[in-house]
Amino acid sequence: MSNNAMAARLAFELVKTACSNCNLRELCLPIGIEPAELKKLDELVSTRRRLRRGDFLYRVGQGFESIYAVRSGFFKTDVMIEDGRDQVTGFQMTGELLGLDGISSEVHTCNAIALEDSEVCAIPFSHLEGLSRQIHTLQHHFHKVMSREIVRDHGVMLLLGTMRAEERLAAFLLNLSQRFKARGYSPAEFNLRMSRDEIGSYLGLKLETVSRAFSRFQEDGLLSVHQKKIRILNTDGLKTLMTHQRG
Amino acid sequence: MSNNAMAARLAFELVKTACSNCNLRELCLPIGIEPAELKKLDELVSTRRRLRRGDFLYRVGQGFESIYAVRSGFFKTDVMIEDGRDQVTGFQMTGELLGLDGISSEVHTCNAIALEDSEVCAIPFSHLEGLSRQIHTLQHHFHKVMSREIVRDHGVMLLLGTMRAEERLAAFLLNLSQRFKARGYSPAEFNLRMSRDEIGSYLGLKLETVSRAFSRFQEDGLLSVHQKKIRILNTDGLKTLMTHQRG
DNA sequence: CGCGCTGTTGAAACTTGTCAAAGTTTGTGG
DNA sequence: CCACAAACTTTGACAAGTTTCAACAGCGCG
Repeated sequence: MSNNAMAARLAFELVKTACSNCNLRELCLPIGIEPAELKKLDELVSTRRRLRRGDFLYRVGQGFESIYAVRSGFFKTDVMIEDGRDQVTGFQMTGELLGLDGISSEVHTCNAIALEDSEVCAIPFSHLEGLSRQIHTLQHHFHKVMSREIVRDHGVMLLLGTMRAEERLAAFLLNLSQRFKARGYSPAEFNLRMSRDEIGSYLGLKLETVSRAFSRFQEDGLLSVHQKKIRILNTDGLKTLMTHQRG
Repeated sequence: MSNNAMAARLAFELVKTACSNCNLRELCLPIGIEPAELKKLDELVSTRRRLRRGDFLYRVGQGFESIYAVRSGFFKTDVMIEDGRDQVTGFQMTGELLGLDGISSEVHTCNAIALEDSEVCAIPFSHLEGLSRQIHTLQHHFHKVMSREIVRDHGVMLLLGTMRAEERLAAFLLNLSQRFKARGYSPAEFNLRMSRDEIGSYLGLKLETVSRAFSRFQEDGLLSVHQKKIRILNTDGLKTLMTHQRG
């Protein structure tokens, strides 16, 4: 075997566990793609990358090359303005994509930080564009993913613009619950990976307000809270609280 | 000429004013596309549509078929939750796209309403996907447009999550100013197309708060305000106000 | 075992929302 | 073209919700 061939073989070994036999493919990009096309998709993922808790996946200003699919772990993204104010724009879990913000200007516009030890698949964007010119389903699915992100952002805008503190936290918990459920975990009991401060930043609240809302929910029997361990005791109560308040 | 040929000829006449000689192409999708490819693009725009002030371009729940480019006029988009609360998610002006939210679920997730008499180009989405498989630049540009929308939404989230009322209004006015400027209009003097209530909804404030902020800006010599007619007297003042307040 | 970080709780201050009234502009129909 | 109604805006006073500041508790790590 020539050196080149060996390198190629090696590269193949490295990625051969990619999409086609990844147990996440129902959540990630390959959704709904034909088995035959799935093979092509394997070329797509160039590298895996492991991150420790606290590591940056990418930073504001860094050149954009790839989008990332979370294979395991938990991330947050945040943005900043000059004066130092910042805000968490999202929390990403298994199967969700990171980096879509970088496409517009070829530079990342937010930071992505691992909230626990995590692993991601790096998908070189030019490669993804190339492949989606060949595979309609992939193209369409990618467009849907981007659009879903826009719709999600609109939901957050609604939350930030119209809801009060407790409604925001209820909405947040219900959203998390539902995403855990979609991944086969308990929707009623889970561990928060983020601090009160990070929740507050995401919800446009101060950490004290978040803490008070947690206490209130506990008093009202909606939740049991032990530090980051949450158990939802009354889902409907949370839903009612989220919507039915004020006019 | 056969009937068919005549029909084709007629169809061509109807659309021949499309992209290739539209004076907006620097702002709209065709940006950076080769003249040769521009011809293909002309097929893209299936119809123009005129709307009167107050008309809906599309509504929540309506099936998604096309995205729209604003040719002239001014729009708002808004979302609702069950309990009746709603929020304006954006204002769109000439050259900007509408409808990206509909891709994810094949159904529109917000309302798009004309704030003045307007005209849009309808771009059938399946057609756009087809063409962007052929024209790399179009594909890439479209991805950038979607990504830019995500980045914009993050900016709004930052505004809603971290800024106080006057900062929000300052940011809003500076943003409008800059967009008017980009279209060749005066950045210092313009007419608001939306009501105080709509501004408030977008900024997560009550209309009274918006009104008070306007009055305050006027007292401070930053603006002159006569109903919807705004003149910015001190851009730097607005910028300082937007960022430099609180920690 | 103690130090530091994160979270909780309380009281006061501040910002924005709510309610109400009056002024202004726009649109419609006579 | 005027008059009147409807819609929108401004302003004030007060209420409510959230932040700020401060103190303290709990947990985890070295």
